[in-house]
Amino acid sequence: MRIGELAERVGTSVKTIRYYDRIGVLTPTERSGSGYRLYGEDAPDRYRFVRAAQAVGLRLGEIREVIALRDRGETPCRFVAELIGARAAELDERIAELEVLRGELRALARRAERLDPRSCDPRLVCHVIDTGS
Amino acid sequence: MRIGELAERVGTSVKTIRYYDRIGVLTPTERSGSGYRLYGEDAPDRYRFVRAAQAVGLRLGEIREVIALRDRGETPCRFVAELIGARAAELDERIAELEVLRGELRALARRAERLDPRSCDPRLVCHVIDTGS
DNA sequence: CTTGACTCTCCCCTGCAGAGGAGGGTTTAC
DNA sequence: GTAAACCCTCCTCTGCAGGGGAGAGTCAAG
Repeated sequence: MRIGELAERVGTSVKTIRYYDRIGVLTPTERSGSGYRLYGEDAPDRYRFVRAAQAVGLRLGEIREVIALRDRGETPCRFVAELIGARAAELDERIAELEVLRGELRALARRAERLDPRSCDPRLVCHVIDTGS
Repeated sequence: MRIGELAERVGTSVKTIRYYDRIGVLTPTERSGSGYRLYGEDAPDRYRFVRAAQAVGLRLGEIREVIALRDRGETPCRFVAELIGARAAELDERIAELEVLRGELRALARRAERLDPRSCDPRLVCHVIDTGS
């Protein structure tokens, strides 16, 4: 099938499919004589794999490596497991950071309610945000 | 003081201060005859305000609006409180999303341990990641 | 044989917060 | 008077995942 049909079948844009070809995560099976990208029947599944991998936080560059491994005949499972582990650890860190930030925002919101705008120091921008100085 | 001294006093780069001028969050008090940016004594505090506001998740575009409000003689406290509230709500959503994702990653990691690489379907890329099809 | 839909490559644009460097003018100290 | 340090504007680049459009070639139906 050609690029337009593939895009429509999986519900994405032609631009995206071309982009995936360019970065090597979804290359066409072959090219027609006039240069059109031609995709086999497995292309929708490949596309869905890319999307599913993105959905669990893998980046397209990593997905490309997984697919390259696979195309060299290796089973990328261990590599995928490593990527997922790394992403999970990053996620833990990120969530912890955001929770700290959320705590600070809550404190700030309470402070903003308590403070009287008229008590604002004209030399500072806004007393709600503490500059530490 | 000139830009280099300000940058050194607050511990940042000259590039950053120039950028803050360009986007309007930290404009110099005046310019010298030769075009040099000249900053008053309150510049370090203004800079620290910008950084503190960034630290609680405000974007420079929003900080600019806060400062513009302030420079028009208004007290931006209510506006700041709104921004902080909005940011807190976004944060709650984001954290919830990440926690869902973390749960999925955990499940995936367990699945990857259980699965035998040799059981991989050769037509698919990797059975660890479920494409839903 | 022509029209319209489809496709190609190539290049620029987005958001965010700057970093890096070119090519030139200014100030300060010796 | 000159060398070092400082400053200016302007331009491009970063990461990530594409979007928008120009200009040209291709394919199928009527």
